[in-house]
Amino acid sequence: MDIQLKRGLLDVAVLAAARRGETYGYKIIKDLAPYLVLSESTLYTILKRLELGGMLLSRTAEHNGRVRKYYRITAVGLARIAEFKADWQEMLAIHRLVVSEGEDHE
Amino acid sequence: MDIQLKRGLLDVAVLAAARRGETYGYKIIKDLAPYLVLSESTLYTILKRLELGGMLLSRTAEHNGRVRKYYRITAVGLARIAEFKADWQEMLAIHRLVVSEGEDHE
DNA sequence: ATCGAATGCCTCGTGATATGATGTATCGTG
DNA sequence: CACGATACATCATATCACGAGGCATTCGAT
Repeated sequence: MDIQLKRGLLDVAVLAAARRGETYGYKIIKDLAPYLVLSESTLYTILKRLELGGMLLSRTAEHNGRVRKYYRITAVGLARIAEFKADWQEMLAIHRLVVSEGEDHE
Repeated sequence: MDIQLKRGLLDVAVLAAARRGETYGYKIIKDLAPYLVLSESTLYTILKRLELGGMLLSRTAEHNGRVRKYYRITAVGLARIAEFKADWQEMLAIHRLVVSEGEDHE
């Protein structure tokens, strides 16, 4: 999977994972694995960025002796997803342009 | 339009513009304008990268007193577009995940 | 004739970002 | 006890889009 292509989906995919209810980093990686591979360093960077942007709220708690950092999505985060949906329409237009075999000019 | 989202399409959109036949930088910007805005600095950076990657071939010629650098796509460039088409399928899967309103878990 | 917009190319610095390498610590299982 | 899984984090590096700036020519309007 092309890295550049992936970039635009990383943030929203993480937000989508958090939308289902409180979750945490390690679980997000496992949950998203079938859709896209993201390393721990990448994920934790993203989580920090999203929290800084007010899209996620975190809460640290202990679970079975290990520390977990739980995240939940905010209204801002949900708005970010909505924005993505709008942007996707533009993406589709560009996609059509790229995949058209060139029949358009003959 | 989200910058990160745009990133994955820039290269292939330029390649698609060159697929129709020989073209040049300034014209590509105009041609793509309805689909995506890209500044000159961005475009010329991309053209250089694509040529370096063997996806475009260039030829400099004079037209009406001004120098133009004509580009045409190579087999490698066409393969790059084909790769993009495959990647897009994965993109669609992630997109579905993100836009599903969360009905999936209730 | 003069002046600004359009045409056409380029480089450089900056900021954002994904990722591998690396580190720390606990728990469960063989 | 050893090793993999769980769970977090930081840092250095490489890639990249883009604004700012630069240079030169042509064309249209006043």
